[in-house]
Amino acid sequence: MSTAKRGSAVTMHEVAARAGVSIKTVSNVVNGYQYIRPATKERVEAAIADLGYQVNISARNLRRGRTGIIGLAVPELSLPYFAELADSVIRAAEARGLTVLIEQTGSVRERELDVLSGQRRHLTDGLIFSPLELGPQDAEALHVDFPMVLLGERIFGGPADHVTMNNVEAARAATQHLLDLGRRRIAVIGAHEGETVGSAALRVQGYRQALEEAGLPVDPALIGEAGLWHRATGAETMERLLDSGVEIDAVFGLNDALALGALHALHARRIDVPGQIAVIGFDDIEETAYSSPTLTTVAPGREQIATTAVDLLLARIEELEPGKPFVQVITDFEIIGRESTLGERAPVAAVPPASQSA
Amino acid sequence: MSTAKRGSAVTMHEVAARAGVSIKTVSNVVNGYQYIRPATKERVEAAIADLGYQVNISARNLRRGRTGIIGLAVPELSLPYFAELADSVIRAAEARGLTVLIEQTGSVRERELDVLSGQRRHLTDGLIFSPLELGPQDAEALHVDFPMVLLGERIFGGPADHVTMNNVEAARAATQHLLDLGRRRIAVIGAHEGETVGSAALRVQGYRQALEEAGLPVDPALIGEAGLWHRATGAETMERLLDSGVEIDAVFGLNDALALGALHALHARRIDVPGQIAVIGFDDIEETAYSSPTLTTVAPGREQIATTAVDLLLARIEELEPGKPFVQVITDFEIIGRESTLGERAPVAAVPPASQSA
DNA sequence: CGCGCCTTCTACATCGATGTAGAGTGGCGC
DNA sequence: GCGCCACTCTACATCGATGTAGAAGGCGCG
Repeated sequence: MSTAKRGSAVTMHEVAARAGVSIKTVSNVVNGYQYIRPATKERVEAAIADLGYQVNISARNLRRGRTGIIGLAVPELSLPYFAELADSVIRAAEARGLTVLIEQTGSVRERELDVLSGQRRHLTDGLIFSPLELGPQDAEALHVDFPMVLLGERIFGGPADHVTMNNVEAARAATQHLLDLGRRRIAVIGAHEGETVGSAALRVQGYRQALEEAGLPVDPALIGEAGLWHRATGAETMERLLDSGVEIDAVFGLNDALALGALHALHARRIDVPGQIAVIGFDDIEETAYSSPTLTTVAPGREQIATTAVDLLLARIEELEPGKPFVQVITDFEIIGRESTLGERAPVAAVPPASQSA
Repeated sequence: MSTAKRGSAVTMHEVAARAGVSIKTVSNVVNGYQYIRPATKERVEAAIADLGYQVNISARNLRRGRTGIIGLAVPELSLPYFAELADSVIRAAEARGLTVLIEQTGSVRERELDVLSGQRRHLTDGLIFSPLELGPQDAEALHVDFPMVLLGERIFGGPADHVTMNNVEAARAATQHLLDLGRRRIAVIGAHEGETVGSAALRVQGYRQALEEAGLPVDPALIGEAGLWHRATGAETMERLLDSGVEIDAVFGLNDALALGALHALHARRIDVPGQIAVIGFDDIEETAYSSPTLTTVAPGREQIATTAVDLLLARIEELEPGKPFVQVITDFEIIGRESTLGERAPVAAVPPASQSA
């Protein structure tokens, strides 16, 4: 280590010249080729250290036809669920020697389509894509010629590997949790009227199933529409439901942001949670363990989703099994009971899940 | 559009063959070179569309020596502040034709150093780096030979452009806000004992200044240490302070996560906010507008930080002014008053109380 | 008419690495 | 002594684009 830090310059040629070998030998050393005399290897390594040489990734990419980068397309990082998902994907990718390039679609249909055809695909070896707007009608556009793994529940049987959770079942369990606590007038926040695909539709379906199994009617007045699943819309929808005068003793927010928004609206009106109204969310973002009250929610197995997606993508990239039919992986979920449904007796988390830092 | 979607194959050679021109002419068309006969241009463009040709970025990168990618190194995306910052940086970069590659350092010193020397630097044209562990003693390592912009307040006068806010002043204003409300026993959460650089030190310094200007003593018992600025540590520190029996009528969380954790702990103990204790945070993450109560905080001008950083980096990359001395940009801040200090009269994103059911 | 200039396009070298083919050495079995 | 294999290394072509130099044709100007 001495002449290092020269920036652009140093190439294999210079290393080769200094070590007195051919450039291919340098390449072989760098890539751990087996048949190299120890003495030669040492000389090359010394030259590399001396010159501060680093492989030029662009050149390697060109030659190898791979970049070692995978794309991750999500709506927005400012939505905690996607930020936490991105965190997990980055960790999983890193563990496998991959780098992640994030693209934000802003839940805009056109931008979601761009992702599928964009320039960027040449920068990456594959894509993990979580669409919010595209649906089965876009099957054609999804028929891309590069490795892709889809996340979420908007597209089933599509032309790609797919990782998702059992939304219907999870929503049923969430609703059942409220029913088990004796709640009977359970409102939903975040429904998308008329939609038949996507998280909203599936979760509402699970909600209906639970009610029906319990022999309870499904009251349309309890189903609150909310296009965007943000805190703000959750609060607005909660208020609309309250203003409507309909009787409510529990709320199922179809994601945590909506539920937290609802919590906010309830707090503003001095309505006791869970005394008067119990609230459950969906996603288990870190914030739910720290809201007041803490929020009961459905944990979708974020880590599992991330590692599974990266593994599937990597398998496609490496074509371990060419022509392997597309698979669909359903991940596990779990109900995390907290104060917003169980009251003060709920175990209040003192420490956040996962996320290890020193 | 017809034969498209072939994946790997199509190169300029094929386009050139189809259009009956040289490959350089195709390149010229793609790059908007001026002197091309309209008829030729059309033929080439038709061929490009026909074959679904897309430039191979790796090849272009190799030739041009630039990748169009900038790195963004942050501690963790699961920390809302950094997720929102990443969101802003991605948007700003996109507007300038750049792509962002995110690297998580997990606030681990070694990983922060890796970022400065790692392989990845060859993938990117420059780096926006927000260190949490490195400090002035690492000036040597920061002396990198690629364009870099530093964020945050750990390093001043370092060998790079630097974007930061006026932490001392902002913390002074936050403390003043509490003083203006008549609070006199203001606790701090998130101090780092013994540190003289970094957000913690600077914000505590601002806190001290405000107290001193008001002629109040600085009581060490009110200064709560918290290494990690997470919700969990905020809650723990709050509890420790409460248990200590020291008199407290306000809390200054050195970031929002700490303040939200404190809010959580106060709620658990049924302590009224702001009735008994007022709370102010720092960062203005989205969550603060929806917590219960909503959290007063200091908005650091995230968008401004992001766009400034990207602009500075781009200027370095393009070497518009070679040898230009490193600049330091101080961004604006603003106190956002909400319920946690102002009480119910604070403008809440809600609606006046109305009829309530069951 | 000759010269230079503008326009349009092409041929070729080049960016920095890796794959392929093969040269050269030495050891081993028969 | 011959053939074969294992080891070690090299020369060269190649990935797909872009920069350079210059050719070819047409036009204006003195």
